[in-house]
Amino acid sequence: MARKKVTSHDVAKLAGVSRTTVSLVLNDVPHTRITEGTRQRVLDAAKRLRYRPDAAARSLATKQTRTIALVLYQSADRIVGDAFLTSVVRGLCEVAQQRGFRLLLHPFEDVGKSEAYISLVLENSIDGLIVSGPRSDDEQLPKLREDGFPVVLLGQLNGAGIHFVDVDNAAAAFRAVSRLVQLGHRRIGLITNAPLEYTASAARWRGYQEALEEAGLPYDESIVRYGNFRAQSGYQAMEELLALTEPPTATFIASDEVATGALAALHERGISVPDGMAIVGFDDIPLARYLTPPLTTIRLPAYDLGLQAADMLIDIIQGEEIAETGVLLDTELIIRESCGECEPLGKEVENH
Amino acid sequence: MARKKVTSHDVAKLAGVSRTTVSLVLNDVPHTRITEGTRQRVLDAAKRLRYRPDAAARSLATKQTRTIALVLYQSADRIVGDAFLTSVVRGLCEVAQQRGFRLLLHPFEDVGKSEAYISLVLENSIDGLIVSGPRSDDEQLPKLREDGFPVVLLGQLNGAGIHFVDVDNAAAAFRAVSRLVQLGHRRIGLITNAPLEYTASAARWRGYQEALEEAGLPYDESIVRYGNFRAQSGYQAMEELLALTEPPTATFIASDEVATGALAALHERGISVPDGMAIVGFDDIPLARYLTPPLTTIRLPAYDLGLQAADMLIDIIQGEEIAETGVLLDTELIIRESCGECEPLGKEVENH
DNA sequence: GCGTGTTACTAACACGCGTTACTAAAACTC
DNA sequence: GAGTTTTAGTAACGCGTGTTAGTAACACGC
Repeated sequence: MARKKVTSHDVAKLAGVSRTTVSLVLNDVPHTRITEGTRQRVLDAAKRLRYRPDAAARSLATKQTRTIALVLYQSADRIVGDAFLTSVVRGLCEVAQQRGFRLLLHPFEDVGKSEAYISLVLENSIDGLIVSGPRSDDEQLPKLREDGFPVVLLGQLNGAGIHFVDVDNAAAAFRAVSRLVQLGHRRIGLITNAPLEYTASAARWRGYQEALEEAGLPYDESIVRYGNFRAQSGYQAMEELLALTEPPTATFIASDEVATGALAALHERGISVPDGMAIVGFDDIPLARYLTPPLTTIRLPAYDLGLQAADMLIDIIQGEEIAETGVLLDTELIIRESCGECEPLGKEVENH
Repeated sequence: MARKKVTSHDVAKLAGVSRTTVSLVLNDVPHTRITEGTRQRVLDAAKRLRYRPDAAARSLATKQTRTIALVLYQSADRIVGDAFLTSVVRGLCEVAQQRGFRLLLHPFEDVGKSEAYISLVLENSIDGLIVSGPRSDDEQLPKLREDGFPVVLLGQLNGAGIHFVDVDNAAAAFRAVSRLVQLGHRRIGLITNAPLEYTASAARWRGYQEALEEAGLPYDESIVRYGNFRAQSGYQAMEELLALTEPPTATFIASDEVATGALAALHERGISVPDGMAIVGFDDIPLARYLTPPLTTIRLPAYDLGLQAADMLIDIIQGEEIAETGVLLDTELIIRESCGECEPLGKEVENH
């Protein structure tokens, strides 16, 4: 580095005041009367020297890092597969930057290595934590909660009493399946987005059951399959359903990515969608509209999810009282051709 | 927080030594002989108290943060659209964690606001910087280079002499287009992934031209269109090409996402792929294999890209000499049905 | 017994900031 | 004009580390 580090001492010297005054002026400390003249002198000097307070020194003195971490508590597969996650991250960043916070990214794959993100807390590297895809077998999380460390979940964990932001997965699935019921289907299959250990996956499964129940349809285990985030799993699951002696006439697939694989299997067998098999997906990934046929699906407020999570976390950090411990965001059923009774492609407004 | 912060002072007291000794032992300082007995006493005490050195204090003393930042120098659209980016990030995280570094995420949309990431440097929040999608009109980057601040580009910037890791976009595009030539096409269109201001986009465009030249085919501006990362732009571009009196018989589309939009336009007009129009994409997004028809495309070593970038950056930070200022990683042409002469879908091995 | 190393540690300072307690000067009160 | 309050600013400490300079204690050679 050619340029030496500029310290508040340099600013003080240039402005002809003490270092204390510099700090008071630059931090806008209330209940401190300082002449407009010296105030300006300090500001000018700071600007001229391009002074920026050293982050480490400031953290050490204030006990605040102005940094939050996003912990991705999930497998590598999921990180790749989830296009939706990038939108969430965008939302997080937006809020974080706006409120003057940094965002640290900490994915980890090994479930046993939850120690890893704890070190962020123990070393005082962060002020708060957002945990995406929490597992119920994580023992560190409740401890953090006890210690009063600010944590917000993206997703839910039953009974832990930790703040969270989530989507109403069950309600969304309910709506998707009900749509198929309305269209006259009586035998509706299910391919989940992931194993049921993932709470979101279980919730969508529950919504599927509830919709069947409300319609007076039986829950039939034989037309239920379990995906694992990836298209490949949808391809295989659909092949299995098609091999049944009595395949469903419609399938709710709780992930667009997985649904894409299923569509490929259907095309291969020459089965038309929606006539031979109606499909409703989940997530509304950007490509959903451009698949063949365009996919009816549930649109998630991914960006808002990130926005609210970051907002809530920073509120907690700054000691503001939070009204509700959790927030459930609404979803939207986007109707396209894959379930029948669609609107033509051209009409849909482009936005995301 | 229920638990009070544990400091090295506490450890020293419990072990019955001075704070200095604690520091020497825990940091494994060489040329310092310390009795095995006291060494163990210190280690035990540290473990028993769950001592972790405070990150801020350590940074202040050592002038090192053990943190690197990923700056995403690109529009919001791109962040959403680029599934490929999540793989890169995975690679980055992998290396960073392994070598004991943190990863800070800093996307920004406004090109004018390059000041934003500079503050990370001025505040000494990071030891190094990875810049994805650099723009030639960024004036801050050369300054950093002059100051000797560690920077690695994901992508290239001509003449700046900054370390970089990239893919050989031109060569990849060349290979893709040559394939179409081999298949007998004489009129091959181009839809770019993005405007030509993006260096990667320009390189792919150049590869397209070179392949035509080598084949003795003319470059015809009228069958070239410019995408903008999104599927929508591909949809529209393909519509325009199809409206020509003499449309191409094949099109190289420099982004799978954009290609997906183009495929939708083709389906709508009932044009079969590859018979009515052959398509080669770029990126090999996870869904490429499951589109209709499965997409012939260029596979990028996204994960490796992130891996190498992080590795190179940390090498630089730690003062190791770097042999080459830049690394170009190889790509792979993945042949599927969308260009003709495919292998059947089932055979392809699943991996990513 | 005196100088010279060597061993095994420690006292004290620096890093750059925020902040509390204090002061000298000016302004008011009566 | 002596006492009291207000104003405008500063000296000095603490945050928790890493690190340099230094020091007792002891062994050794002659």
